[in-house]
Amino acid sequence: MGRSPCCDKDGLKKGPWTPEEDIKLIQYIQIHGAGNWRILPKNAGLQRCGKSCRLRWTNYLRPDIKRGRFSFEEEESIIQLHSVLGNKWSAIAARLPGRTDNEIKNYWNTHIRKRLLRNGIDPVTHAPRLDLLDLSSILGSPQLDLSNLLRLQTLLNPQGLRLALSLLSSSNVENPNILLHKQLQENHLLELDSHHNQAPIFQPNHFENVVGQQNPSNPEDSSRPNQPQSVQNNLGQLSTTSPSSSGQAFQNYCPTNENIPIDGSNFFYGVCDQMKAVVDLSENSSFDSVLSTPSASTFVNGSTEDEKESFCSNLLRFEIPESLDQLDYFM
DNA sequence: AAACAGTGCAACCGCTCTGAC
DNA sequence: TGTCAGAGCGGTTGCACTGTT
Repeated sequence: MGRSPCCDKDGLKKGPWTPEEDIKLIQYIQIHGAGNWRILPKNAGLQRCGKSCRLRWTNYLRPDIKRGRFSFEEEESIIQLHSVLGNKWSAIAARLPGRTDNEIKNYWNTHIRKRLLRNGIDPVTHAPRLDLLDLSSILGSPQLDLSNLLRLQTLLNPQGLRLALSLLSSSNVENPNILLHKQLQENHLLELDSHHNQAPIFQPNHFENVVGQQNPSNPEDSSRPNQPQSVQNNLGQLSTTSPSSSGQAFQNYCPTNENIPIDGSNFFYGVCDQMKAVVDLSENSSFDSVLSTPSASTFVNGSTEDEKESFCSNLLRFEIPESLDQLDYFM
């Protein structure tokens, strides 16, 4: 074993590639094909190590590489694939024609990861985490209303919810939502306080564990730390899992089991895309219903970057299409 | 206009895996 | 069975570009 010494030699050029070097590499590969990277630079007349040539070819010069912005569909695919595969960028890239693992990795780290964090979703586990949430952006949102916060209560730990309410009450005294603050305090938080130690606290792997309970004996579950392994291991099962069993899993996870009011404008804050993946897989639903929404139409038909950002952020809140009888899944 | 900070991405580093011998 | 080189992978760095003060 041991490291390959191919890049240790002196005299080999490093850094950005010039157009002349690109042409040499392309012409050589067009004639001789890719491979045998150690002798390739010498034969092609390049002062580069083979590894550098291989990376330049696979990440940039390959003719089947798609350049430019990631489409909405590609981005959603990346998020869903990452929730299953974790940081297996090459595996994700294999499912996105024309995109390289390096490109996907960069896009994840610079765009998607930050967006998930802003929406309070742990980018590693894809689970909701209030401690990651950008509360200031949410508290300033017109979508913040009583029903949303009541739903938050079912998912998040009570200390975090209190923090949100505290920020809310101090941010705008005139805000009509102050009423919900009082209502929540009277109806829920006091109760949570008295049962503080027993209150369900959302941890990143709770939902995964619930799903994973369908197959508790999978030996691979211990092989991928920090990854949503249970979801991965049960993907095959989920494809044949009835909606009711998925709903049962969520019911088990969501112990308050209130009659959550759901209407077309409501968002299920904090629900990770793993759940959407579960719904998709169990019911064979698609993004068509999502794309049919007005905001999606705006996105698809052309919009500003801010609008796209806003739309994607909303998606990450797991908007439940009206056409779905979600109560069948979650109640 | 200049300095500084933030962002995005190409390229590199260092490690592991795999197959030939 | 052990060793080695080639190849691949994920993480990190460096730098150009852009926005802000």
